[in-house]
Amino acid sequence: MLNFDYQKEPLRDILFLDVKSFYATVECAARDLDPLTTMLVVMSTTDNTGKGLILASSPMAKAKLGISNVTRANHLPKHPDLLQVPPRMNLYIQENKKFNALLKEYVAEEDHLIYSIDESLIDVTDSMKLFFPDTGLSRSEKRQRFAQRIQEEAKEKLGLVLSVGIGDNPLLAKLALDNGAKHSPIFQAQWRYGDIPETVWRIPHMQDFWGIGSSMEKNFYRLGIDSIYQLAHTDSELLYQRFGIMGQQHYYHANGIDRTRLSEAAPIAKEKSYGNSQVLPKNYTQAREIEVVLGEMAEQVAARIRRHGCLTQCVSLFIGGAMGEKNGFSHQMKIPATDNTKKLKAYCLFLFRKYYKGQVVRHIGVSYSRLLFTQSRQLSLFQSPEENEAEEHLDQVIDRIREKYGFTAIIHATSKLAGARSIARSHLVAGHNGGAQGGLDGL
DNA sequence: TCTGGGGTCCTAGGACCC
DNA sequence: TCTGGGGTCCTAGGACCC
Repeated sequence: MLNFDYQKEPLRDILFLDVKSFYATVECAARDLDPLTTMLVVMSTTDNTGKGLILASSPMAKAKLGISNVTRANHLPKHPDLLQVPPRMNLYIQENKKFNALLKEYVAEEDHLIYSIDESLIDVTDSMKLFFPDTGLSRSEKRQRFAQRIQEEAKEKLGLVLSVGIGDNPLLAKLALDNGAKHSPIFQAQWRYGDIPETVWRIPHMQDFWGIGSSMEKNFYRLGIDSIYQLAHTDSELLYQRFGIMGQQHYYHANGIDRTRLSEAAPIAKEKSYGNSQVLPKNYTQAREIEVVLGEMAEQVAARIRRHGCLTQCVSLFIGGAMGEKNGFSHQMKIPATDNTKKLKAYCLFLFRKYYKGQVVRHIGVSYSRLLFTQSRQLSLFQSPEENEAEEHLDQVIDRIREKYGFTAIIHATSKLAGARSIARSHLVAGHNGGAQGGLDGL
């Protein structure tokens, strides 16, 4: 039984594209290996745990050895032909730019949304008329041809294999991608409003549905809901009472409803926050040691916001305790807009000293939000303009030297202290090895 | 089984104002 | 003086995604 009149829902031609085994494919291409027949895994081994995490595996490694992206390095099957390579995040960022440039040949800027480093979605409703003028093909066939054309071009020009979810709206395209295209022989699946009973409602596990994780799955079980079909047929008022607007959202999604218009979706918003976090290689018990790491992180994130040309007005600190302990905390404070390292470091330390109660620490995070993307600075009332300029100048000089010669070109004496982390982490991009392409620490 | 890292969004509850 | 009531802003924490 249908709950909605789908005739009244927006009908767009959406393609949700995913680069298959992106990192692994790039690594194969860089070695002149066939990404479809080579067994290769990209393994991140930061020194935190010494164990490493599989970030990506080639299709053959998945098929023959059963490796998935949640496999831990210590459970990696041994096989003489299995290549293990470290990540090169900077290289992947370059390849991602090429991929998105290719998509721009097919759609206008506003009809393209970058979803992640290996996923993009495009609204081809308008450009389909251009690329596939009236040829007697049905709308569904045109979409498939369109998707195929992009798949072929990506393969030919960039050596990338794409999975494409096709849908009447972005949600259906995403669900088709995750639950259909990735397992299809041609790496395509199309889900339309009329297919919802046979597709959306038959997704076998609730967690395979976009937006439902383990926690919501349990919540739904408790209400006796154990399938997307049931969710779609639960009283939306009840869901609203129990779970607020998220509950209602799940109800709409379970019915395949998504009224997002890509070109009207928020003007590709700038980042709302920049942050770094790390699990420490061991438990830290000395406040002094923790403060050294915290200072380093405060500084690195400060350099990041400067590189992006913005000021922060809110500093957040996260402290996670040792495993099994629930004594971590997170606190934030509003501050006058700044990108000044010395000040930001002081705010972070202030937060830490205010709330730290001597517990064992294993996880630290620093993030700056309420960003102001502007060139103009607000001068502090309590600091002379000259003093301010001098510090700013120093920060810029340090940033430039680091961009040119790497993070370790200039370091604080404290970074040589026991427990310091910045030297070990200087080559990381999004927490993983950046490779040889330069040492910027963020995306 | 056991700590990856970088993000976003939502909610409840408290503070404060009129 | 005796718990109004509406509104806004802020914070901590949870949940989810790639």
